[in-house]
Amino acid sequence: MAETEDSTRERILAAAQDLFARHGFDATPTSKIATEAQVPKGLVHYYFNRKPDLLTALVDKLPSEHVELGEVVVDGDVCTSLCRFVDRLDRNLDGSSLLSHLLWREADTHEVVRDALQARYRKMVAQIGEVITAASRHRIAAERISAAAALLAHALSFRHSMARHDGGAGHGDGASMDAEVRFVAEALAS
Amino acid sequence: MAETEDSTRERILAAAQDLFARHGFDATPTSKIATEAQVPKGLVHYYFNRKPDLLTALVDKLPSEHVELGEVVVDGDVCTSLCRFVDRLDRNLDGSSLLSHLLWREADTHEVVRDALQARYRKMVAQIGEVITAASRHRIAAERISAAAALLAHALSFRHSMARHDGGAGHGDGASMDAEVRFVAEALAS
Amino acid sequence: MAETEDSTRERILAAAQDLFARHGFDATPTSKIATEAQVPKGLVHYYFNRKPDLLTALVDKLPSEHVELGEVVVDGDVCTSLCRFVDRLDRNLDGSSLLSHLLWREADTHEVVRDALQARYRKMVAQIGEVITAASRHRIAAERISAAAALLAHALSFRHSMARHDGGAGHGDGASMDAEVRFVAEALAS
Amino acid sequence: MAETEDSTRERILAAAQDLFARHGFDATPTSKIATEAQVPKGLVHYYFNRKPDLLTALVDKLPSEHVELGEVVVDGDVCTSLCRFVDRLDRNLDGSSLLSHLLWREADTHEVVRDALQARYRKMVAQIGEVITAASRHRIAAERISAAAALLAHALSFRHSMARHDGGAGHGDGASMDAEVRFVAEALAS
DNA sequence: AATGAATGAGACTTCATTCAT
DNA sequence: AATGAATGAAGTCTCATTCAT
Repeated sequence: MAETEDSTRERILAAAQDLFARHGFDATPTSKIATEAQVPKGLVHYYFNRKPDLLTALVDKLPSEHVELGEVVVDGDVCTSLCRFVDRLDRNLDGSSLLSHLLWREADTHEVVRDALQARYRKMVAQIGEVITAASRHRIAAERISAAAALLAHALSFRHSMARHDGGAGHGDGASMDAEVRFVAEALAS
Repeated sequence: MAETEDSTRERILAAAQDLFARHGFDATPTSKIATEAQVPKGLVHYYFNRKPDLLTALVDKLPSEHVELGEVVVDGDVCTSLCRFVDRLDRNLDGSSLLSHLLWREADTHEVVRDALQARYRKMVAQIGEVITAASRHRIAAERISAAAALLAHALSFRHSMARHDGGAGHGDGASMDAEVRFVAEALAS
Repeated sequence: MAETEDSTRERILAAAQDLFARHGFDATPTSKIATEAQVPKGLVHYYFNRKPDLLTALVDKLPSEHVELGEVVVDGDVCTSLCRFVDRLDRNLDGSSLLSHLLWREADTHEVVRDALQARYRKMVAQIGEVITAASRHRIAAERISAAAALLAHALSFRHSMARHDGGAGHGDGASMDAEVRFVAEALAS
Repeated sequence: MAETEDSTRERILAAAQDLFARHGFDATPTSKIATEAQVPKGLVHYYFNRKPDLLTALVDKLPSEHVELGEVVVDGDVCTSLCRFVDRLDRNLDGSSLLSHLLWREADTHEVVRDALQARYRKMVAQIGEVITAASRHRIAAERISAAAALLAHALSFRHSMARHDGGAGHGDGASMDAEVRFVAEALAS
């Protein structure tokens, strides 16, 4: 009945992601997921024993947060390097900002999700620090780097975590993010 | 008697806040709220007609986000001014970080909550801008101010929105927040 | 809606007893119990949190297995004493033979039930022994008494445990039970 | 290959018996049977079309209840004859007491099972009567024989039907069964 | 012959909400 | 004003059974 076993499973997962993002995990009945995925109700539980397993599977779908430093670092140009880094992250995240958003929301109540997101966050902070270090020609005080990394990571994560509150919080489309990145970069340069 | 009624209502609200924070809005039955508040089940709906009304009432409990500029601005010292501003905000928020946190989580699915939080966010951005302008002796480009305000507001909001993920992501406690504020202030000064 | 709160609860319990007896515990949906008791489905779980709680409540409905020795013992006449004892037990059990039967069936898988029935069984053996001792004028060897008690208790319990297999196993209506009691009594007399 | 098929079928049946005995027929999913038997799920329904067919097949596995009178009767010694008869029955039943037990439990709701067990019961009563008649040198009143047979059959069946409640009710292990048999035999002798 | 993905009816249970008192 | 019994819609999950391969 399934076109491909994989595609059926994927369709369920996609439906879950969509509905979780729109209405929240708890507010989404598995039956609605089945309907949206156009599969019989039982199949959802055939592939994902319990409802939270859908969340686990969704976590695994998060795109790699890894960015090759070499691809973004421009020697001597912290600003461009950071911009490219942010850009690359965004491209990685691609259409997954909704996914990222819904996961942040469920992080409190689902350990698996929380752990995964915290790991990603830590990696992001570390990578920003590395980009700054690699791009800058003169040494920068460790504490300044970490402050800058924290600021940018906050801004990035918050932006994703608020991805759905469009047009409301002024949380920045790409442009305003650039402005902030530039602000940080210039601060580091001085 | 009026006092008793009030305190009963408060007890229900406090229980709701606690349980919503721990398990989420949807995962918290009104009956549990009644139990935790040690009131009969019917009373919850007597005071708060529908369950979402509890959320609305919780929004109203958010402490004022308004900070008197005069109380924090130190003329000529952007850094100290911002630090005091952040400090004041934190003190306002006091024990309400859990409240703030749980509200962020429900913002997606409850318009009332979303609107309230977005208003607070915008006000925060505006106030940071005002603090910077008021404290700085020389004029700063508008775009730099708004970038700085956005950065700090992001950081602040993200911190609150993650209040529960303590000890995990290494996202700022007071100290690291200070470092970031200082970073921004110095950037503006140069 | 309930005539008396008690009577509603009782009606549910009666329906459960009836259906459990006819189809077994596992094969009886709570919804059917509600239908048979003419109450809404939710009420079953309002009174009995979980389905097995119905079984527990049923165990409590078992009539007292206690028989006053003074009421049945005829000095010097073991046979009559035992007959009256059995008769009294039967009258106690009254219409509850179905109940007793269904409980025996569920004893394996429900500890509460098993414990209650085992206790009743032990008490029955003990009481038979007491009746014999009290009714007999000459001393009887302890081992003969216990063998007699075991035989009768087996027969009694088996009869109840098979109450439903009517007309099939030849497990005795009152008459054949009398014959067996008399057999035992005469054996003891000789 | 035929051998393999057979042993596979047997493994399924053994698993079913084990699980039915432990959890009851209704509480045992066919999938668990497959798991326990280490066969793919589809195979259970391949060999046994419907779930109740497993019960039917289990009934057929009951060991013969037939005992050759010549092998147990000792002329003039009713007691020994009966003891040997009981002993032989027990040996026939061998490891099947669990099977017998679980079948008793399902007898109410499964006609096939009920009929089979009732037939066995009737045969047991008849055989006990035959043993008594054959072993006794003097004639015994028919009613006494049937009372004795009923008592012993009750005791035997009850013992099997309670096979699982070990250590609890103190109902006979082999020893106490012997005491009861002796009691009956002596009663008949007098 | 053998398999396991697929199906959908239906089981148990929870819960917001109502309402008579 | 306050209560808690009552309601029934809806949710999660299980499972016997089918069937294409």
